[in-house]
Amino acid sequence: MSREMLTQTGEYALRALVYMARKGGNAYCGVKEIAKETGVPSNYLAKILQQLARAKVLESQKGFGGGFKVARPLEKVTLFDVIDPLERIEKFKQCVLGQRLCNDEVACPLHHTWKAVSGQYLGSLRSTTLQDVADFRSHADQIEHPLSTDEA
Amino acid sequence: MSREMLTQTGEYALRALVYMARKGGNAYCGVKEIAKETGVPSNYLAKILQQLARAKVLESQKGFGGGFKVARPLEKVTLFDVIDPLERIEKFKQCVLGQRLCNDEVACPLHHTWKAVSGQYLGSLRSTTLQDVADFRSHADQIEHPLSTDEA
DNA sequence: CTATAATCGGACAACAGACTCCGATTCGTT
DNA sequence: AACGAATCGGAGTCTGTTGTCCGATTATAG
Repeated sequence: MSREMLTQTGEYALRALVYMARKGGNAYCGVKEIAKETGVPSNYLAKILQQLARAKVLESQKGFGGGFKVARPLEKVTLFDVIDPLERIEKFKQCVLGQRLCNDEVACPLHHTWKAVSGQYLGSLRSTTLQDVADFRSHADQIEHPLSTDEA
Repeated sequence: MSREMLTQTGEYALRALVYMARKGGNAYCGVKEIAKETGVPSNYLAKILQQLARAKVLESQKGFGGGFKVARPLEKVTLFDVIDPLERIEKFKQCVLGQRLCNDEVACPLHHTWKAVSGQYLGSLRSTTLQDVADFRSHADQIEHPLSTDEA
């Protein structure tokens, strides 16, 4: 029951999809190529992408010139959509201290803190799309994303 | 390299320390008792508490009437202090997408989002003390902790 | 039709985290 | 001094995640 923000599998999925999104995404993209560019073990990546294809996030095409591509327009696919089929996100709803009764009315000592943290996390995942990621440019041209970036 | 907010081990540690804090914390407290009250496997809990004793968060006393107690005043021990010896918190500083270069100047597409989330998490851990937890009362008497608790 | 490029998917190996067992050690009580 | 209560700590088991291997399947090109 460990509360993972991101398993290895989820991280690999993000790396791959971010790569695909930034590449454009109209043509099918081979597993070998993605694996090479992202540093993810290629056989394992294949498994992950297959899962995402089953979850309708990707489309796959066998044979020559085949591979994977994003099934929907990039602005319609959030990071949550990518990670959700691969991990058990419900974990975040469970009480951190294992109390059977823990909600907004009857709360454990950490309920509110925990809810705020996981809420921000899940909120970010749900509000960030692959299009956002594809549009991103590294250096400080961040005119459209003036995030607070407060210190840890 | 999975980014865990809280491993099972960390959760057990929190449960145990919260129990001890809320109990008062002047006398030594036996592993069996804590295990029974928190539902943590007692042999495993012993291991965890030993680690925390080595990290000077707890003090242990062998023999009759022995057990564990918090080494410092409750308001001087944060949740971060409890979890830090048990998990690799540095994971949160690494780039989510595995880029070797990823900082405030040259960032990956998720750097700012990730930094905000992990910052809030670590900030909560560092600013919440065992005393806060001990003072907590379940129902809505939250005069001193009017957290926003925005929705996920 | 055949060769080739690619995913599909099952079986298995390696590893780490979670958990158990048990003997050694230490301390208080009698 | 001897007994019993309790932690200490090493070694081993179990299980799920990660990662590998390889044959089957499907599609395209020539």
